[in-house]
Formats: sequence, structure tokens, C-alpha cells
Amino acid sequence: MSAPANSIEPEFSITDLAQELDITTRTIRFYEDRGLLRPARRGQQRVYSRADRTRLKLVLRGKRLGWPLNDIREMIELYETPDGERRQLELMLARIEQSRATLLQQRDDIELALREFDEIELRCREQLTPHHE
Amino acid sequence: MSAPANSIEPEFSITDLAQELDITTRTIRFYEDRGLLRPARRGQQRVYSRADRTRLKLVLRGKRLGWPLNDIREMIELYETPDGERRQLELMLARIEQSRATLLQQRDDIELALREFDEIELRCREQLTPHHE
DNA sequence: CTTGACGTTTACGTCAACGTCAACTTACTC
DNA sequence: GAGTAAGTTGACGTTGACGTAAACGTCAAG
Repeated sequence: MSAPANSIEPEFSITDLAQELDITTRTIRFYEDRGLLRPARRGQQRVYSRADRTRLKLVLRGKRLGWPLNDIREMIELYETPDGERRQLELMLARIEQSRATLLQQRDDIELALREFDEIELRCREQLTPHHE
Repeated sequence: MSAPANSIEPEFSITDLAQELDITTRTIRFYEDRGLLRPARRGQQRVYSRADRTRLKLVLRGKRLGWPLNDIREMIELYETPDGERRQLELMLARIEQSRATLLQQRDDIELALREFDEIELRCREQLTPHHE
């Protein structure tokens, strides 16, 4: 896919992304070192495309879910495998299923916790507004 | 060696819990060291009540959600504050709100990821069963 | 030309969350 | 009473995820 002539593809510096996403440049470079990002280079300097930015956001989402970087990398790789052999695709499906299982477990945990918090809050509020008969 | 014959309240040894919850005894002791557990003692040995077991399960749920132990400890403390002064209760409500916000964010992240996985899987399956016109 | 902001790599430090011994004690069995 | 199984504390090692500092390059502004 070639870029349309008059559409400007935005570029980002490492500090742009760091500020926007509220992380340090050190962190971004570290993610690159761990194979989570592969920004282009203009000379020495890293140049991030919109796709790179999206990737980074995916990493941060993984982090919020408590996933280790290796798992996050695998997860992200799922997003970018365009096509492959049958064997590859089946392996990919298996990984998706694995990740999905984790996500579903996490979702269940969250639902439970939320309900329990509702109850705790209720009891808490009952204490705050003493019930007079 | 754990269940009393005319059992009213069940007791658990550290290995009981370790085996049941699939963690090591080292881990359980570590959690105690970090203030997440406070089992009773019979002499030197730790004796875990059903409540301790529940607590430990809460810890593991927190772990599955990727929370650090400190946060988990605070979260668990919410479960066990019986009653307090108005000031205390209000502080507690604030903490609940804080935890709830985190949980809701995590839930959103999960829902998004799940949907994206659905899409990826779909494209993946399309590749597997080639569409001939 | 120098200063300062921003970037780079390399190396080492740090903190959390455990694992891995080692060196016991206690309890039970043979 | 010797062995063994399960428990204890204490110290040190390890891994993951960055922080911090050193030493240097680049470029625009004063």
C-alpha cells in the first residue's frame, strides 16, 4: 500500500509519545529492546508512525492487564500476522484461544470483585447514615 | 493431617493450601511477610482458618488481575474493616471508588481485546477456508 | 561559537516477587 | 534412637521492568 500523495502520515518523536502516554523515553526504548516496537530511523533518531503509536498503546493496555512483556509481545504479534501457512494459522488460533481464556478469567475476577465492592460500599453507607426505626 | 473429627471450623496446614491453590509454601510465607496473611500459630506452626484461606484466594485473584501486592493488601483490607468512625468510613469509600475505577478500566481493556481477538480469529479462519467464488 | 534542548548507546542500580538452598526443630515411625 | 517427613527462620540468588548516570552526537538560537 502506497501512501496517497496529499495525505500526510503523522510522525512522532520519542518524547511526543512519552508525553502523550505518560511514560518515560527510557521505557519506550526498553520496549523496543524487548522487541515490542520497531520504529523507523532518521539517521540515528527514532521516528514513530501512527502504527507504532497504536502498537505502543496496545503494550500499555497489556500492562494495565498485568501481562508480562513477553506475553504482550506475543499478543501484539497476533495483530500483525497477515497471512501464513496452514500450520502457522492454526498455531495462531491456538494462541488466540489461550489469550482469550486468560481474558475471560480476568473478566470473571473483575465482575466478582465489583459486586463485592458494591456490597462493601452498601454496608459502609449503612454505617454512615444510621437507620432510625 | 488437617481435618478435626468433630469439625466445626476446618483448619489447614500450609501445604494443604499450597497444594490446593497450586502455589509454593514459600509464596504463602512471603505473602504473610508482606502483611497479606496472619495465620494463627500452634507453637511454631502456622494454622490457617477458612477465613485465611479466603484471604489467600483473594490475593490470588488480585494477582490474576496483575495488581502489586501492596495494592492487593489495601484491597483486602477493605473486606475486613468492620466499622469505624465517620472519617474512617469516608476514607474507605474513597478507596473503594479508586479500586472500582481500576477494575472498570481493566474491564474495558478486556472487552476491547476480546472483540479484537474475535476479528483476528475471523480473518484467520477466512484464510484457512479459502473462499472460491 | 557556545549554549541548551533533545537525542543516542552502554552500563550499572533498584525494587518487587518470589526461588533456592542451608541449617535447624518437632513429630512420628520403625 | 535413627530415620524421615513436614515445619521453621535466614540468607542469598534470580527475573522482569524499568531508573539513573555517563559520555557523546546534532542542531537551532543567541
